[in-house]
Amino acid sequence: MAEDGQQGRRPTLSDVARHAGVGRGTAGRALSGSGPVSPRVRQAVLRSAEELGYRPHPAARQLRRRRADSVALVVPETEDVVFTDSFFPEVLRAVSTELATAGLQLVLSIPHGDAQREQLCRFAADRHVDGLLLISAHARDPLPGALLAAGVPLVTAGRSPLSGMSWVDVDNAGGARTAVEHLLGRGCRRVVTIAGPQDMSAGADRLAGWREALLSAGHEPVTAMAAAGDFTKTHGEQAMHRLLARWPDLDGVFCASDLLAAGALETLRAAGRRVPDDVAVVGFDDRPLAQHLTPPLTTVRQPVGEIGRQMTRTLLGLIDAPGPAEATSVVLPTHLVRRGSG
Amino acid sequence: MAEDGQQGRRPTLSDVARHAGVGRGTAGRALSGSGPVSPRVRQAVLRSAEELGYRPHPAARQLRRRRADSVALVVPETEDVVFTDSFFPEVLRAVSTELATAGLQLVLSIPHGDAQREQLCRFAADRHVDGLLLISAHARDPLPGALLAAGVPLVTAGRSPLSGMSWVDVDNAGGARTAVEHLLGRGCRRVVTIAGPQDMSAGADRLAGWREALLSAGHEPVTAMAAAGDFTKTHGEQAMHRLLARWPDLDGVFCASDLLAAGALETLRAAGRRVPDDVAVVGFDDRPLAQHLTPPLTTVRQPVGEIGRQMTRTLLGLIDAPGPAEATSVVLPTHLVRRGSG
DNA sequence: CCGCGGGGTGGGATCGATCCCACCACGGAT
DNA sequence: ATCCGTGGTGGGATCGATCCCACCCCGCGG
Repeated sequence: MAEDGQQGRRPTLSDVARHAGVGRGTAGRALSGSGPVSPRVRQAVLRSAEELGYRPHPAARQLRRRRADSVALVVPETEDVVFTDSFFPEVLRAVSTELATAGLQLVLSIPHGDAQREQLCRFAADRHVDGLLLISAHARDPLPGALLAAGVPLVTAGRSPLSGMSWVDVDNAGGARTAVEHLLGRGCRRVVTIAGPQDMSAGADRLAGWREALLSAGHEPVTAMAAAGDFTKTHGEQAMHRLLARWPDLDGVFCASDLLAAGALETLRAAGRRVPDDVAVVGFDDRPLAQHLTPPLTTVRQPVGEIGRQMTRTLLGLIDAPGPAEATSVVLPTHLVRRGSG
Repeated sequence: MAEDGQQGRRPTLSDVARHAGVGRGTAGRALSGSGPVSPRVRQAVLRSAEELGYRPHPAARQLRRRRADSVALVVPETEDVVFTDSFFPEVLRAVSTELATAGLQLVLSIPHGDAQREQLCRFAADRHVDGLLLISAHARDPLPGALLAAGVPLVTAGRSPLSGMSWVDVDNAGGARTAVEHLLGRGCRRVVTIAGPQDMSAGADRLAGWREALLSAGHEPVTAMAAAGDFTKTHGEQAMHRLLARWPDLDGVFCASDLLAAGALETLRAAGRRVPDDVAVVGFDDRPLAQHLTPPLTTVRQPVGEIGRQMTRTLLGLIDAPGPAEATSVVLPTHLVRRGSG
């Protein structure tokens, strides 16, 4: 058997070098472009690599370069929200596209419990991924801080109070203001809100935007509107019930999510209020659900795919930065989608 | 500076060995349990590893063992369905959990275009992942065949006609039969169907189940029911429209997906048919959407999380199998969820 | 008393790409 | 003619874990 062509084995850099009649070092330089190589030799090496179908072995490269060529997308299992709407798949798709064009692998991590969270931190600290994308909306979650402390490039979805943290968020307050201004513009006199959880920045910012819009229009915000709830439909139903009991004259509702709005619509229907004639309703998110409600929901759309894209670009920037890069933050615009409900 | 304790560097196996006063080989054997080690020495090594916080370097291990300790979940970008419903996140969550307990990483791949598909095949053939989980519903998709040919352990979601392919599917035909029997049982005399795409096994099987149930109950299936459509709401609306025009006396509709049912409900409402009094409607999937429709949708639920779990277990079985393992297939049960529509 | 087997051990070789240094040849400058 | 510098080149060393072989010691049987 010939000593040169060992079949059934992936071609290695040495194989390429031998086939091209040059040394390993030269072949490596030609392929990576990291040093001087004469044009003739470069061509020969590139052709040999092509012929043999050479592809560098990731593990070997990682071992030597101390670079993983991969990024982890981290989604704590406690983020139920993320799993029940279309937010996550859309972000994922955008992240995947961006990473693929940069030639990086996407590792998905859904840590369960403290043990796995710690494991993840060590994994990150040991640089087995080049960076992290983190989806964690709850303010109390210790994970963002822990990962930040690990010193790995890190970007979160949603603004973070932690100093040194890079993040990408949508303009929740601005979107809420737009929604309320829209309701006022169509003639509503008493605009209430069904707020989301206040330990998530999205929930808090949407509530703040509602209040600001009312104040600057000269209205007095109604204060008690079930702020402690979550983003679910059930909470929307119950909150709407309480609101109707307390302010029977309400004629506009800004809901901090589409699911809340779905619940509100149901309660309004049960109460015999016509939407949008008696009460106008605006939601937030523009999930697929919104267009299937009766009537179709007017809502504030957030550019979900763009969140993923911007997060990835920001992270790649941090990774490529030579020294300890400074934190970046991006705020993406939202806009109102008018349908039948308000 | 002491030559032993180099700070700021991850501890390596050599460090552990030195710290325990033994050779590298012994330390390795003690930690992996792959050879004879005296109990005393084993204890010393384990304690040293613990003290130093030793964790083996994945890249080095991969390089040597020719094992990636990771599995890829592949979702062709053409699978729009997957991204617009809650199917994907739920599968993902289950897969992640199963893999984590087995100590494997999850790599997510969403190949765009032919170039990336080929790249993925090479990636798999070169064994840079230990196995693949594939979500690809379209019969014409060449990717399953290509990956199967790569000789890597592979499991698909949904049954596959390819010989040698392992898969996990739900009982689509059985679920459809149950739905139709339910409609007949509540008194429907003319049960039509809005079928899904026939180039997906799920679409074809649900149609087949509908036909079987009608035949075995002595009814004659209505043949032309817009079989060429997709799973979308728009198609549901249009198909329902055509069905009403052709069979004005229809009193039961089996829809091959919840989205189709959403469209059907809208058309029925517009046509002045009451649901479920005039026409009973049953969907398939039991997405979150189903309970927010008016009326809430009676539908066939599929155990989505279980699909992910079974796929992962099957794959791990294939990976651990010594030789070329034979193909496995799993069919999971479905069941009817009764709500307001039928 | 010597040889032999096996539990236990240490360290060389290996995986494949990359870093780095030594070296060679050639053109221009002194 | 001699010397230097630079574009080009080859291959040793390295990353860290694992495989494998040689070796050492002990107890036992011949």
